[in-house]
Amino acid sequence: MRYTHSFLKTLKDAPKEAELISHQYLLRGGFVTPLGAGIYTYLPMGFRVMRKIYTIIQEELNKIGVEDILMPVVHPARVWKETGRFFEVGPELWKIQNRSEEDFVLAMTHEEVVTDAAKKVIQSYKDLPKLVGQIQLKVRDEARPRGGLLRLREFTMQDAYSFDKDEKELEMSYQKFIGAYKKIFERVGVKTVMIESDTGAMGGLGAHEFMMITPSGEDKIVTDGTRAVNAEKLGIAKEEDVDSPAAASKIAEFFGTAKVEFMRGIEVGNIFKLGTKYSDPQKLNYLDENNQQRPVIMGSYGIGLDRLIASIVEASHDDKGMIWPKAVAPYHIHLISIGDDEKVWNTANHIYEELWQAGAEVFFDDRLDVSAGDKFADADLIGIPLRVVISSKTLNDSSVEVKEREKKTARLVALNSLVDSVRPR
RNA sequence: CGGGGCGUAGCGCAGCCCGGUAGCGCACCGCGUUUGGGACGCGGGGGUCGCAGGUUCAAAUCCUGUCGCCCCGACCA
Repeated sequence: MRYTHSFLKTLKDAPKEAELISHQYLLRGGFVTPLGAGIYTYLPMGFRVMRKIYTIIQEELNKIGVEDILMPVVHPARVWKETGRFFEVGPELWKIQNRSEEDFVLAMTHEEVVTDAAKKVIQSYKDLPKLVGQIQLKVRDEARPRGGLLRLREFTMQDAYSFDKDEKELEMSYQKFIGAYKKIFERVGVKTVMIESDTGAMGGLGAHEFMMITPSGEDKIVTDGTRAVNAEKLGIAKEEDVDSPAAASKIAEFFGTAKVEFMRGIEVGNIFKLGTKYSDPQKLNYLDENNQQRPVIMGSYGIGLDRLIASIVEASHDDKGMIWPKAVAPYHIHLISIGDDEKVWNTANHIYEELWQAGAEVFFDDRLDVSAGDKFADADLIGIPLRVVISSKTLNDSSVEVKEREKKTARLVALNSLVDSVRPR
C-alpha cells in the first residue's frame, strides 16, 4: 500500500481521552477510531494486525483439532431462558425485542448457542470428544468501558468449546488448550502467566486466566512465585488488603505461606471447565457404552483479540511509538523515499514492486511533499518492524538504508541484494 | 450505578470569572523555496461554541435542564 492511496491519517497529538499508552498510540497511528464509548472502528492498519492475530489463533487451534464454526450475534432468548442466564446475568446482558415484542439477546458469549448446535451432532459416546471454535463479535452492555481497547462494549473474541464424555477426558481437552494458548501468546509476542480464577457467570468446575503482567492492567493477581491466583478469588480487592488479617488466613490456606506478592495484569485469555452447567439444562446428553444417558462434559476457552492488540502495544513500544512483533505487524516493511529526486523516486517504486513480488508486505511512504523527519516520525509511530530508506545520500553508492524498528542504528545494504536480504522467510 | 473532570474546526488548546460580530498551534488548500529526524515564506478554506429552554437590547460567556466523553470506585463472561 502507498501512503498517498491509504486511508491512513496520523496525529501528532493524542486525543485527550486517551490515557493508556496503547490507546494513545493506536489512535495516533491511525489503527482504530472511536465511534462511541467502548465502540471502535478498525482502520486499515489496525484491521491488518487483527487479521494476523486471527490467523495465528486459528492455526494453533486447528493444530489441536478445533474445527472452525461461526455462530450468530443475535440470539432468540429461548436458549438463554433454558439455562436461566436470561434472568441471572444482570444488566450486562444486552436484551432487545423484535417488532413482535419477542425477546432476543445480543451475544455476550456463546455457550448456549454452541450447546444447542451440539445437540444435533452429539448423541453417542462415539461422537465424543469434539472441539469447535470461532472468532466472532461479543456484545456486552458494559457499565464502564475503559482503557481504549481494554474493555469494550463490542469486541472480537476467539471462543472455543470442548465436548467430552467425562471429567478425565475434559482434563485432556483442557490441557490441549493450555498448550495451544501458550503457543498463541508466544507467537504474538505477549508474555503471560496462567493463574487460577473464579468461574464467575460462566459457572462450572474450575477456571484459569492468562494474564499479561503490567501495572496498567485492571486485574489483580496474588502469587507466591510458583502459583498465582486472581486476587478476587481470595477476596482481595486492592494491594493493601494483602496484608490485612482477613486475607491472611485465605492466603495461608491457598498458598501454604504468607510470603506473597501483588501484581496487576491484563486478562488476555480465560479457560473454564464448564462441566454440565449447560449440558444439564439444555439436555445435551449422550448414550454411553451401557446404553445409559449421560450429560456431555463441556469446557470453554476464550481470547479477547482487541485486548490482546492493546496488550501487545503496552508490552512493546518506546517513546516514539509502537514496536510490532514481526508476526503481528500490519506490514513487514516500511519503505520511505526521501526528496523528489527522479532517480530516488524511480528506484523506490521499483523496489516497492519487487518486494511485493518477493512476498513481502510493504507500506510505501511515497509522499513527495513531506519532509524526511515527518516520514521517520510516522514510521516510528506506526512501528512496522523493518524500515527501508531510499535517498540520494546512499543511492549514489548503490546502497540503501535498512533499520529494525527496535534498534537504534541503521545499516547499509547493496541495492542489488536488498530484496533478498529483507524478504520475509 | 456513586464520585470527579471535560464538551469551542479533523487533533491539541485559549477565550467564559467580568455578556458586545470566535481565536491560536497542528492538520488541510494554492504558489514558491525546501527534503536524513515532525522545514520556511506569502495567500486561503473550514465553526448551528454538544443540545434544548430561559435571562438580556445582546449569550461561547449568566441560569435551568439534557445528552455525550474521560478518569476513580462498584460491577465485570
